[in-house]
Amino acid sequence: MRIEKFQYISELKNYVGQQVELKGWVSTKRDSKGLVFIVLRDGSGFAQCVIDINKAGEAVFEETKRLTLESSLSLTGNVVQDEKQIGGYEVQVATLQVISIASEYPIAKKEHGIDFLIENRHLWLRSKKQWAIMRVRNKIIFAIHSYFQKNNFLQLDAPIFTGNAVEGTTTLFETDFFSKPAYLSQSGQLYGEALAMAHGKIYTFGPTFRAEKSKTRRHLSEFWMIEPEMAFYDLDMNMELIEDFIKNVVNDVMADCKEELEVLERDLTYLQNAVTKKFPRIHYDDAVKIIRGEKDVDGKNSIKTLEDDVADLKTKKTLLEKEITERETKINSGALKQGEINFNRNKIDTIKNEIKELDEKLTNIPQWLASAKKFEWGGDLGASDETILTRLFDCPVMVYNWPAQVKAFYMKRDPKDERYVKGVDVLAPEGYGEIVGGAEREDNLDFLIERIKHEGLPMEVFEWYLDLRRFGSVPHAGFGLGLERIVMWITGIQHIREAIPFPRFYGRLEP
RNA sequence: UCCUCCUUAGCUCAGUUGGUUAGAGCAUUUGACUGUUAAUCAAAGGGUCGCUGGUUCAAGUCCAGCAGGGGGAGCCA
Repeated sequence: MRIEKFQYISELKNYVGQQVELKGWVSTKRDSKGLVFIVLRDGSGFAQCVIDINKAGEAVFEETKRLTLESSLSLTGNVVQDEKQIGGYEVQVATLQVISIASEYPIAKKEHGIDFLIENRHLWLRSKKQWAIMRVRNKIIFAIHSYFQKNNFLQLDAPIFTGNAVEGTTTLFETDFFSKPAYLSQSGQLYGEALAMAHGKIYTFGPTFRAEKSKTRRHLSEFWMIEPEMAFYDLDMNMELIEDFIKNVVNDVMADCKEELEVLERDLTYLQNAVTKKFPRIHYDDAVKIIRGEKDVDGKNSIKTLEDDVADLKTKKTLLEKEITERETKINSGALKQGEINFNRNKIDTIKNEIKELDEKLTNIPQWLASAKKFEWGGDLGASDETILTRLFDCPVMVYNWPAQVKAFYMKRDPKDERYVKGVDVLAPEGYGEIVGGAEREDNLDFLIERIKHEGLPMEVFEWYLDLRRFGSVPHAGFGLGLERIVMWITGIQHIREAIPFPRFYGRLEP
């Protein structure tokens, strides 16, 4: 049922040559003597609306001139096709009604620092790029649900309050649960296993909490995780499912979010590869050799590639520095108009920021290289090791069979070699790193008890979990997908904080 | 917790070896101009230079401590 009597910008294509009524906010505004150009946004999209004093009349024109950025209004007008415009359509305004005049809007077109933007997150969400990211996030969520629903999974949720840590490694948020200490869930995994024993194939989709004081661009204190769990699945089936699942999600986004990806200026090559190419499956031992530079991939050596990257970055930096000098000479020559001087100053500002980014990389990469060269078998891959490894591939890669000592107690040990557990991590390309962690679960009661003891975890809180092995234990497997991580990779953004509407991380509780 | 960088106008930044009344662009306001798409012109308002203490005739600039922030490590999705 259609409730609104007005139209949305996304529907303009159906109304060419006709009158529409739009309601929205002023995104940008440019004045002329007898003309005002407004880019209106209404949530569904952006469209330029032109107020011509000769067509709309003086009263409407005067009203229009009062409008400030982000003022709200409704208008009626005729839709014309105009290839030059965003979205391809323009509205020639006949009548206009101001709903509310906005105060001075803090977010300008000029670049802002991340801290200022996060401080104004409630407003930042209105800008075009953020609008696109949130729409992609929505599509990813929908694609996840539709994939699992189509494949006969049930969505069933795990509790958020829990009595104890699942893995015993990470710091948890402690809360008060009727005078008893309780922790905010860091994973629904164990509950997922119980649900899989009841329903065969299930997935949980909920918030998870980690109290680590992380200050990186890929960590949040509160994030959303999708955790499927399947009875009668082994590691190979798990990996097959993960790959098919990711391919479907990426494919859905590429099909339905063309405009958003364009707004984000996303390079689609790697996303397309993720749909069409088979994900390489790399044994942990091989991953170690590749990271150390002892084994090449398609003739490419990890250490050498990174060293080449450093050289490239240095060249880029010199070029940018040269550009700054050139622009400064131009400005000082006195031959430029005021406007051109401003333009060049702005450019210099942005170039300086780019150089800062390059400098950060240039200080980090040598450290990463040093740690990669002395990487020892048995360790977990650090974020930098993931970057080094994925740098050699052009689609997501799966690293499987991990040393037992670095993985959680519930992972099934490999019967062929007990040093390993049947875990798998999926690493996204382009430096994004781990987006999925999964495993076949330990289904042997005695082994499981032994592992819990070995980790020094309190046995009593796992009694219900052990029941799953006492009453009809079966091979089963599952994985966890970090929603914001995959949003980050698909949209190509540099900060996980932009991948969620209101990010929560160390030091940030508002807005 | 550790390493590293940063904190000057509403925003993004400059401020030279310490030296009179602290600068620019954007944004805002006023006026002129203009089918515009981050490059028109002119003028105006706007700052106890993160906080505390020290060195000095003199501190935005040097030193120490504290606070806040960016990036990275660890931990992980």
